Amino acid sequence: MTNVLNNIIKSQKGRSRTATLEDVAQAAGLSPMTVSRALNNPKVVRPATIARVMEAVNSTGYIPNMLAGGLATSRTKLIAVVVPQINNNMFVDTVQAISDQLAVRGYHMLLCIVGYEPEDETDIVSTLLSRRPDGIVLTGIHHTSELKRIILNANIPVVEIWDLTPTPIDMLIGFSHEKVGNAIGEYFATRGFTNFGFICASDRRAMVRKNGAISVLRTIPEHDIKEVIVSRPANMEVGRHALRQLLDSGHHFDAIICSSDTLAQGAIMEAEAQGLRVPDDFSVIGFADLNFAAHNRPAITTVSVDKWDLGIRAADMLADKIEGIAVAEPIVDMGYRLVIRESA
Amino acid sequence: MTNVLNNIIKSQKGRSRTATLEDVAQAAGLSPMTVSRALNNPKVVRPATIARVMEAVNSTGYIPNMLAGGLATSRTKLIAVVVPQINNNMFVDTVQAISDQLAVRGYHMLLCIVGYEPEDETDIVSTLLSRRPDGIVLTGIHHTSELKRIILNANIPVVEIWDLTPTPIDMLIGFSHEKVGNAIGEYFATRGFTNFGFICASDRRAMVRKNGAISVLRTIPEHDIKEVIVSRPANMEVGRHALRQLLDSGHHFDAIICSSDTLAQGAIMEAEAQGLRVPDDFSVIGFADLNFAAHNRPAITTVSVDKWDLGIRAADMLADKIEGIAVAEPIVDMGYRLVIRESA
DNA sequence: TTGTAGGCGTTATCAT
DNA sequence: ATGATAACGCCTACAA
Repeated sequence: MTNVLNNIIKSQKGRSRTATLEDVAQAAGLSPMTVSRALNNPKVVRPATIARVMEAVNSTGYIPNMLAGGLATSRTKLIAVVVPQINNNMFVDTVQAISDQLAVRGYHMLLCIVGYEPEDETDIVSTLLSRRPDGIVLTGIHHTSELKRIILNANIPVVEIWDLTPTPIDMLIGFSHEKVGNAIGEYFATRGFTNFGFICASDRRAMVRKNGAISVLRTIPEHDIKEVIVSRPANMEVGRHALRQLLDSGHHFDAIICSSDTLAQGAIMEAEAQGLRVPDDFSVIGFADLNFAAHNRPAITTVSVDKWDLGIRAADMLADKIEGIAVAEPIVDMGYRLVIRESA
Repeated sequence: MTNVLNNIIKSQKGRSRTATLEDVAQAAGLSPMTVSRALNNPKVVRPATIARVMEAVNSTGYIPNMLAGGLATSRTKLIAVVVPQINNNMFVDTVQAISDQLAVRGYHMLLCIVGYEPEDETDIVSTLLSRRPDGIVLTGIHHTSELKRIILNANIPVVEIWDLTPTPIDMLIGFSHEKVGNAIGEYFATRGFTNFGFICASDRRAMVRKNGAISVLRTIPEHDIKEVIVSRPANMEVGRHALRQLLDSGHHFDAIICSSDTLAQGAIMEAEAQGLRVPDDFSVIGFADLNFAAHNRPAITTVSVDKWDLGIRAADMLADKIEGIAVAEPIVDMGYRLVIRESA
């Protein structure tokens, strides 16, 4: 049984040690190289030999050492994933999708949560690279030139996600935040709205969406625009507070444009707490189509992006490139969908 | 400059290769061992030498290879974290807290999202161990005996989180789901409620909370209890649907007990959609004190656990044990707090 | 304070 | 189909 042989291994050196290929080879009466082949390239090994190896693997409790394997092959089956946050609902679906699909493809995920500062990202990615990941996922397209230099030097596939540019570091899958903003602006502009309140998180992409909307809204004669920029995290409480600020400003609003559904949900809550009705007194629009948006009361009008599919495809793009499979579309625009529900 | 030396490295072998300690040593006119010491144990190296090393590191663009380092030292500065899900709001704070604190302590996080099946967990942890992590975080206390055997054999520190038992694999930080359930039951029992509807996710811990509540509620004379077990994911939509099922059953309810705030929020939404008022027509209680619970309308009565602190402390327990610092409390009961707000 | 030799566990490569 | 040898890049242990 397992324990018997484990004990032998332990007693040889006088203390605990995990089984190695050598141990398995000894148990099977084979060379380490043959065991390695039986495990990694079974089709060149005789079936009977494979059986012997498997038995020895079980009896020794052998677990391969991927540090040694990676060192020898320069392939680690490791993907580093870098995101600014996961507890704001925005990226968590994408991260879980990436994780799931990487697992399907036989990779592990090294997850790093770095916040929104490009300098922090640079330092952290640098240490991440010391794990020699086979590929890396970065959120967004704004990185320090130092970071780009480091990554290029490491010479591994990269996928940037959640934004769009014609000049990614390597591969890219995302959508245009500016166009999302434009679409929101046009929705209101073509419906005769004139007075707008923005509740916008202070991160760069949220700002781009906001400015995209504003650039359209400015074309409306006699428009009025009032902004509240909120510090992260953009949770429901912050949304409620921001709406209060807008209402206290004395402006009148036709529509409140929020940089996320969470803020929108908060704004709606606060409106109703103050005896106002959405969309009767004013409209509210969010972003991201988070899982509660469709089921809120009122259901939240928003811009939807396929966060899950984005993650799946990002993982596949990386795995494909790593494995030498040509990536047909190295730059993917996922697009977005304006989803009109009750709140606007 | 960087590129010059990088090019030298490249041309030596005719193709791209990342700089090694050897390259840095050559550039600095030192031995690899001295470079290694300058980087990892600077206090035993002359300051002038360190300066030379740093210059060479910069000029070569050297990034240490932790595969090689880990192989040599058997320490990887890697922690494997295993959770069932992250996109249900329950674990995401804890995971982010673990990630943050591990970063502070100089560790990277290998994150694995395994679902709720113990067998899947076993296989996945087994492959995870091939990375030779310095420690591992497991969610919950129910694992296959095979898993326990494998982990014990690997001989690394383990922290189980988010549950409580006197007999953890190694260390543990969490809380008693049964007692959480008891507390909920007592809250209603002492207030004269008699008719209960449960909306409960089908995972094991949610069930334990439910049964903990029921065991108390059964002591109420003429109680009536009706359950709906919902399939994952336990999102707002599912909560709405489940409440509809309860109402359609024709039972009358004083209180709806939900296994998460998300389900509770859905139940409240659905109630109001049907013209019912919470808590006037019936009370609703959730679990976890998710970030929206306090700011919902009505604010959601719930049981709060300090998810963030739990993660911080789990990371510290692991790092301490790995680094030979005695862990004063290897079994930590985080407790819970019944937070009475408006919905119940 | 710095350098040398050897080994960590695996796989590529070249035999047999 | 299987085996022997030499890396992979770093660090421990010992030597100078």
